[in-house]
Amino acid sequence: MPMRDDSAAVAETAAAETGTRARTRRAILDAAVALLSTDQTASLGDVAAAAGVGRTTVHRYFPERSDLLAAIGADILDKVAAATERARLDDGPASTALERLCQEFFELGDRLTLMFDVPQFMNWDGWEEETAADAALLRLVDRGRAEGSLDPEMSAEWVQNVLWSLLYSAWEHARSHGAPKHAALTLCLRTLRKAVAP
Amino acid sequence: MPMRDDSAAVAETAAAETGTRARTRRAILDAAVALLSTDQTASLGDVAAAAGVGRTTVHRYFPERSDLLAAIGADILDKVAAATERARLDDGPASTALERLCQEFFELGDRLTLMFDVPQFMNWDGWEEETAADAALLRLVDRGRAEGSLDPEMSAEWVQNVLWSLLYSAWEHARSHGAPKHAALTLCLRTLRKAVAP
DNA sequence: TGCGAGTGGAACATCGATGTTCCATAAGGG
DNA sequence: CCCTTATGGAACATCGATGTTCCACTCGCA
Repeated sequence: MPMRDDSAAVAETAAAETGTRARTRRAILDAAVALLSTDQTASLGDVAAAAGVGRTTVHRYFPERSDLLAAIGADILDKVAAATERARLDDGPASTALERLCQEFFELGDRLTLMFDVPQFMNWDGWEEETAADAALLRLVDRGRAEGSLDPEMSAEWVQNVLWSLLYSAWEHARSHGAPKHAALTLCLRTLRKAVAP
Repeated sequence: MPMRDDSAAVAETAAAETGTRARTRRAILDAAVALLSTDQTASLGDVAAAAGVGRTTVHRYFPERSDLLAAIGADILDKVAAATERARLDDGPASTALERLCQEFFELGDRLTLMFDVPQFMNWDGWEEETAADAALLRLVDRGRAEGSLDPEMSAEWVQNVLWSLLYSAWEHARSHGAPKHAALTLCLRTLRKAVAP
């Protein structure tokens, strides 16, 4: 007899759920990210197995597949927001701040490639609405163009696209060419720096 | 109605199909590319409808879904090879040749995004084996690094990754931001040029 | 330690995609 | 013009993923 997670609904965003529930939820979420980033067609049964829980339990937390994907999406948005804050986009030259952001985003790891690889995410509703993180990045680029530390020919949207693409490339480079992650990040940063320089 | 396609198709299977068969086959292939590039989960029924043929006919040409995907993959490889030849990678400065290649690849259009978006293709066997086009690109980059027209810090594989990523970004930029294709290409070329410059 | 929340697994119903067969019909080339 | 070839559509079988229900079990917390 499920308590109809009113508590969970409330706690969903910030508050801490019951220790057990929160832990299970995270386990499923993390396993799903790890698994889906290597095999986008993985079934819920696979996710359950990877998370070390029963398929029934997965359905208990995420009634439908779309619920799971939405939760992953929300989780990613959270982490993107956190990374953006850590990058302190308003401090120092815009070009330097952009590199800090790139480094922070790089740490998102699997979640990064997931956004590109899983069809569901490319067309997701969640990206539509301009997030605070998006706005901050666009502001940063505009500032950089005004300052003269970023290429004035490139729109903020284009810089954003390039940033994400290079991050994807870096992870792909590490994954398929077996390059160490730090080397991939270095290449990524170097390429980005030159690409957006005036 | 490019002559090139017919000769390529002939060369492909070494068996000249009748005009009707070849035309139907191309219709299915092209419709599949166009459809799958916008909806990776499209069913064979959808593909058939988009191609203006019956579902039965699709199965007649491609018994299994995987056969269709393999055919698309082979078709893409053909077009990549053709584009690479047209770019004359051995002529002139390496950086210029790379830009020519970028322009040629840009013309691949939907097929470009398909390779990234459709899971099946990212892990496909077909990419594994080093194609002549791959080899030519790698040679080009090495030449450029030796000449001093390309960044010596960047491996040929990385440049290749960046090239494809920027192309994907350009198409995505055109698609979602409604930018005209020529503008997207210009941005792409500018970004690539700066990124790989020494 | 005992109660209840949380869990696992089996069994079942459903659904859409896939693949196959068959036949009537349209199309196209000789 | 006729006959081969190609096609469309209906009907059917199959399969895997999904979602649901039920019950026994266990683990954590009071």
